[in-house]
Amino acid sequence: MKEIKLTEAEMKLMQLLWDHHPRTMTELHAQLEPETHWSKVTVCTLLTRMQAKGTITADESGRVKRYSPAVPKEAVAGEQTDALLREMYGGSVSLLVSNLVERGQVTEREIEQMMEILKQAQS
Amino acid sequence: MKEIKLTEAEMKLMQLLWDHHPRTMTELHAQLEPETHWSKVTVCTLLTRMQAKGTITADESGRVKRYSPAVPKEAVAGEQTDALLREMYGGSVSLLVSNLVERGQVTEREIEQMMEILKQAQS
DNA sequence: ATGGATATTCTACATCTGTAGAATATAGAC
DNA sequence: GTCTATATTCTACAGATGTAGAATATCCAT
Repeated sequence: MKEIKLTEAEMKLMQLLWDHHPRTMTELHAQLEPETHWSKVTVCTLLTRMQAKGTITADESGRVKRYSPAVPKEAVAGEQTDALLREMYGGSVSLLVSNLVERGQVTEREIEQMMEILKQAQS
Repeated sequence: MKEIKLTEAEMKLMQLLWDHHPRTMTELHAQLEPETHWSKVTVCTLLTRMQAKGTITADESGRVKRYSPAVPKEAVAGEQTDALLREMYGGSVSLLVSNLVERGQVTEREIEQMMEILKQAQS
């Protein structure tokens, strides 16, 4: 249960891998290039480091390596959500929600969905 | 409207300053020492760097410097919340909430409070 | 003015992050 | 078997971050 902490660059790679995997360096590079302008070597380096850290795994059996996430997105989402809640909202989800609502970040539709979820959750 | 990004060490300092300010290096050091074991000099260095970055301000008129946050907690909370929502939940608050509920991170009391908030928000 | 206590600055250094060139390995084309 | 295209590794380097010793400045008591 080691702390999973991703840097900004790593997060970009992870997002792609979570979205769909396994993927090769070349595929990842192609996706990222327009936005990041990273060279292929840069992508390679990042992938190697991430593999070393255990964030992703690589299938090295074929002609080229194929990478996959070593940790599910939900796990990272959960950790980050808990941390945000703890650090910024004193652990209160309702406070988080109320802040979002106040800042107009929540649509009518989202509100309805949340109420549905909460109703279900009520024992 | 520059991006506010705090490192882990900076976050610890900011939390104390948000909680109550202005505060001196010595006061901050006293609060943090038990947890971090940082030396006074380390705290000084961090504060100086944060001031340089514009994260905090310092009242230098007196015998010792007195530091205060240069950015309100709410602003940082908002930015981080939006980022989390975007990166981890595809922008959907209800998905975030449903994940928390599923993982049993939300008390009965919190559920009621949220419903109250949402009801209010419904136009 | 002198000395001692404390605060602040300078300097330093290891590690992590972002970024990539140069060197090398490898598979497929001929 | 040799060549070529492409993938991977090695090496490198600048800037950010965590951490702090040494040097210095400052204020108070005497």
